[in-house]
Amino acid sequence: MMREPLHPEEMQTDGTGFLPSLAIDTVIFGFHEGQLKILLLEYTNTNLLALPGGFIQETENLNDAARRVLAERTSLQGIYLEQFYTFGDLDRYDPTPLRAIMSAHGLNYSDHHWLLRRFVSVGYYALVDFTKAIPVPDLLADRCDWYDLANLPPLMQDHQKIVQKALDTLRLELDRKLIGFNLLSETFTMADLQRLYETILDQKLHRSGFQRKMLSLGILERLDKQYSGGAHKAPYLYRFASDKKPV
Amino acid sequence: MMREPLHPEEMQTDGTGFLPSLAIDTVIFGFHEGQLKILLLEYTNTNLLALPGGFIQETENLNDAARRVLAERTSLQGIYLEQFYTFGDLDRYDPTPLRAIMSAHGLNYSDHHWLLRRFVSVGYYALVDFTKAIPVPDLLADRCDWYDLANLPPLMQDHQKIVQKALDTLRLELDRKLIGFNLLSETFTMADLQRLYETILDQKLHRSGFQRKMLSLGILERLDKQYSGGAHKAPYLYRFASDKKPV
DNA sequence: TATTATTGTCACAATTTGTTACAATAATAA
DNA sequence: TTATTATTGTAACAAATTGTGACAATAATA
Repeated sequence: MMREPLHPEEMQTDGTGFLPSLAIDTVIFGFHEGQLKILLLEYTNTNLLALPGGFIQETENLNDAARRVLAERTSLQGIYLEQFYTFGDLDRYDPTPLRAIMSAHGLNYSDHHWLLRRFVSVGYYALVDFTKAIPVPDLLADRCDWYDLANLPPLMQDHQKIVQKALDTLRLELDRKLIGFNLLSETFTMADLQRLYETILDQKLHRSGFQRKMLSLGILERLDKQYSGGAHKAPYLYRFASDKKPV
Repeated sequence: MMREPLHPEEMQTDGTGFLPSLAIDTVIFGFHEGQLKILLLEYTNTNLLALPGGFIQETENLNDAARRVLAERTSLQGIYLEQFYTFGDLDRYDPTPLRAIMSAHGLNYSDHHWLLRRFVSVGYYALVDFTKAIPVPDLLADRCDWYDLANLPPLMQDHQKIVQKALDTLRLELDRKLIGFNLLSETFTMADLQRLYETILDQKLHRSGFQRKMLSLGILERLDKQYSGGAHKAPYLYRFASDKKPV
């Protein structure tokens, strides 16, 4: 399995300084206009879309490597990040797409290039405030953009499977880990929060029960009202009160 | 991070045939006489206890490698096995204990021996029927035995941390994945099952509510009564009805 | 000032969970 | 044979949680 981002310095060395055989893939979730989105890279002169990824430096903790990859891709620090599964099937190993990417950049490589060997990849998912994350393509990629999770294009290798597993994990941990709040901006209305939950779970929730449940968590701080200009009662804004976060 | 089991063929080669930098550790749970137990290896001429582990062959799926390690250690096939976390901290890397093990076997090694490099380890937990698993020490270990989880001796490296994370995962998934049944023998009484749940969760449960909940799952098949010789009503035996298992 | 859409909250029902109670019943003792 | 003992299966009720609908409050607009 080959990996992204393919920094030129990685491609032109023999892999020295990085742990061999091991990579990281990150599924970076955002939420905008009622849609769950993830960050994907598109490589120059190929039609290949891939998850942002990278390698682990020999002097770096695994989780720190994931944090570094995330920061390089979103320009954000201190983001919610969770390891969720490690993918190590043999059928991940298909050097074809990576050869295409390397060729497209006019890079020399032999069939024994370290990037063309089999890789096991540790999957992480991240939750970011869509309005604050600034996607940054790496040097081999044309673009780094948000894509609707509900309407994903074909992805490189087993990345579709990785995304699905990330989403499954997200749903399972939605209540247990207060995931929702990491995908919204600093302040939000109860309706915002409910729309997010409904999108993640892909099911309608009852407004009354949802509000009662969220308030009963005791982690929301009520702020001023939000006068949206609509012909209706103005909703309160809320903020996630980290000091009230349960242990 | 060094790994177990250390098959001689692994120690005397240059690591060819295995994925470098990557290892597997398995936390094998059993339940006997009201105690949760795990399998540990004790190495010859050292006082080191370690989790059963191994490496991934280049031609082998990651999960299959875990399955192979488990089979080699317990002589059991088709065991419940779940990947739960991948451990990649730098402070795992401490070649001292492995040097001791290699020395104890009179093996030659240089400081650049592949086993002395840093390893990232994928953690799996397994649930086995204590009465059927036959622990098998590998060729470098003196013994492979069950130890009470509640009273573990010091373990090699970060294996204590791995065990704790496995137990945390076990508790979280106890209801969701019907874990309990994999730790009991083919048939069991409701009291057996409750004792297991109480041990895993480390808390008392109400007998009546527990029975109602288990029966409501619709996955238990009631068999004959068990005449235990005690001066009291005989309990029914139950069996896990796999055909009734929910999707 | 009436209308409209949405919000915050209450009220009640339905369901689930917590707890107690009690009859049934193996084995043993009287 | 019969009483005693410990444990079991289940019913009964209470408490807590969740599901659902209703309604007054209220910004903006007509």
